Amino acid sequence: MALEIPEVVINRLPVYARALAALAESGETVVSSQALGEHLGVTPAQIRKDLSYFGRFGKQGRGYNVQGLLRTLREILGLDRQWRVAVVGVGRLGAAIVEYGGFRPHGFTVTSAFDADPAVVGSVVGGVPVRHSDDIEEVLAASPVDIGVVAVPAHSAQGVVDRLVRAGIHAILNYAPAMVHVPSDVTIRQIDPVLAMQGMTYYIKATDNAAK
Amino acid sequence: MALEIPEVVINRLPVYARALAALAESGETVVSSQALGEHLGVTPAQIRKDLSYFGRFGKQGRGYNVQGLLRTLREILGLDRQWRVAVVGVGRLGAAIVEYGGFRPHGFTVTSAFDADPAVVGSVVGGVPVRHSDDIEEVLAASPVDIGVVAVPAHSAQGVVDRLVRAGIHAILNYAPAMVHVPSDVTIRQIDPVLAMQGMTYYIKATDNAAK
DNA sequence: CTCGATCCGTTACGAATTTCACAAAGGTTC
DNA sequence: GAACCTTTGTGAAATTCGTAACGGATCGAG
Repeated sequence: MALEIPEVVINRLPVYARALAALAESGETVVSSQALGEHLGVTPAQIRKDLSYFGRFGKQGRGYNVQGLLRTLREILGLDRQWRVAVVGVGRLGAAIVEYGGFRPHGFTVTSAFDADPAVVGSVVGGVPVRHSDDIEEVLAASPVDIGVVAVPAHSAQGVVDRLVRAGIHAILNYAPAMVHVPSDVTIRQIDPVLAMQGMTYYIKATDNAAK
Repeated sequence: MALEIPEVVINRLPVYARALAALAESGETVVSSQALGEHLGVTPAQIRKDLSYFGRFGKQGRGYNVQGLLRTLREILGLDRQWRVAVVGVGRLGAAIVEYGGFRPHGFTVTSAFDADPAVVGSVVGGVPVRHSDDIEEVLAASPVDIGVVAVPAHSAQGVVDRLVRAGIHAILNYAPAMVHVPSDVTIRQIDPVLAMQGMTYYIKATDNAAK
């Protein structure tokens, strides 16, 4: 009877993992939930609770073994593997994502790129040949990926997402400023700076406005 | 006695506003919570409850006036004003943000840019002169902004954030892959594609892995 | 080896959030 | 204008999530 683990918990694990990696880097060998919690602004109880969903990893009176817990978390999250990523939309943003070197050290490698603009199709961006968006299913059938990244204009987003889903992808990172729908067996995350800013302005309205 | 409004509610309002804008664009004049909810995957009850924190905007038996509700939401969120934005870190990502034209139509204008690299300081990116990060307080004192965007390496993020806070900024959008701390009167939002992806891999682990 | 200090794992509690359900109200039809 | 359908706003119920508290380990000092 595998207990259903809340999504909020899953989303905190990568944060813990990152903090542990930093601690390991600086030579720390053990850390308490107290210390870890202070380091990243959550309560010690929450860390212990979150980890308890998966097992018992700490030693009472001592804390957690940094290397050990890090390894465990990476295993739980599947960060101990290589993940193949397809990027759809190779405009300004999409190209930056494909060429960004920050994903690879974390195990995410962009292995294919797509665009709907014939002027771009056929070119090579960041070492990855750009194929036409119409061929997503075909290309990914021959060379599957695990994660789809959507960086197309808002009005094309749903179509692209549908195509990625039909191609068998179960995880999508959407940069397009559009709410897209996916089947329940597909995980989707939204990255939307405009929404993020619009959610902050409510709180600074009260404060002095910098603009004259 | 102004009732405290949950942050989750505030964060949904921009989503509603965007959907309403789309409806207005396509000529719709009224919309029910039912229809709006289907359109963006939330329950009608949630929409009604969220809106009820601020007043009564609908007509029973009919729904909400699209234009009217849109205007109201924009007012609540403060989207009816212009917001000045400072971008710190004009590397690959930072430059893309400064030059990105998608913020301005939403009322966010980048009015200053900073970087720590002397080779970049003095140049002009997207029409904005780049000043040295050490001068943040000085520059923003003369020409205040409302929102700070942080696009620097992880190890510099906290320092930059501290400086923005000292400069009187109350809203920060952080692209750096680092958990940063701010006083309670400062709102911060994290944009972190790596964390987003790492939170998804948990769910696709079970599924067939595309990689051989 | 004992004492005291530390800290995990877990259970119980409380707070926050979402969903439900329904009275009241607007609109439409005939 | 009466009957019927639709849809809001809202208290109450249900669910989810976070925090507090504590028994039981572990360690170090003396």
